[in-house]
Amino acid sequence: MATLKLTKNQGVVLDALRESAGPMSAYQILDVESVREKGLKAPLTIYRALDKLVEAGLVHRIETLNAFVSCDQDHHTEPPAFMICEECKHIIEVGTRSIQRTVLKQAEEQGFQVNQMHVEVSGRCRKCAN
Amino acid sequence: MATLKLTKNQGVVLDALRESAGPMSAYQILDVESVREKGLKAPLTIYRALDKLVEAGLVHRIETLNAFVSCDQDHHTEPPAFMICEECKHIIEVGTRSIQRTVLKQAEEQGFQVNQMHVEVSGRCRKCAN
DNA sequence: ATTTATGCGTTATAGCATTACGCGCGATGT
DNA sequence: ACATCGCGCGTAATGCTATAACGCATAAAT
Repeated sequence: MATLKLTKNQGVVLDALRESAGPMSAYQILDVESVREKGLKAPLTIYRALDKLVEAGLVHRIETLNAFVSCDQDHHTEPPAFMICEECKHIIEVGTRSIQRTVLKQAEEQGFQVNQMHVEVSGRCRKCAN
Repeated sequence: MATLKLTKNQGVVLDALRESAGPMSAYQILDVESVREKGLKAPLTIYRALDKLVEAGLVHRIETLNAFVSCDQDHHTEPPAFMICEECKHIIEVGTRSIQRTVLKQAEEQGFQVNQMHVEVSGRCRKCAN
């Protein structure tokens, strides 16, 4: 388990993401008042913090949106999958135990060594489905 | 079933992708000689063609690479999943019947209406694993 | 033949991400 | 304590990915 000691910048970025209802791009984070107030003003600063946070599993990158969300839960055992509401942009994080099993089997058939898995589902959340 | 009549630009872009060993970004397609020769010279021209090709299922977008591949097979029944070799960039397209079942069940539990599903796995292909 | 929809070209711009360089701080080893 | 090594940081510039806005042309529908 890696150390959880965050630097100031990493903390600022993580807080911004936690206070946000939905996913944010690096540039959106950069525009957050509390972030600018703390002196972060270049994209690279944000990306560097995000890199570490993602590596630590505290933040996830949503590939289909080129954006980031703070992690919802304690799934240190399995990678998450995301359900992304096209309307309100809310993201539900769910487990992948069973998906993972299937994927690993298919990979084995192909002689493919799995490193990382990304599962993203888009559609409408319960509230917006009406 | 949508009509399969492609315009000239769409054909040019599709051919470029089919002749490529791996995925290509829109700008890489734009740099292909046979593409430029045929007069395509603006990014938007490429993106417009790609949009239609993706819609028709002849091309897939790889979200984790911001790139595109031509479709390998006839899976008009289920969306594909992709195994992406980090080394040689080769992409293996596989079915998702069983993954889909799982995802739909999880979605239902959340009251989430699924529209689209993206599954991408990165790692090493058989050849590069050695 | 007229209407309607779709694709196209051109230009400009927006949005996302990285490269390059040098400084400074904290941890480590001696 | 001191050297040094690794890492995070700041700054500036740049590169890559994608879309907006306009008007014209051609194809399809009635």
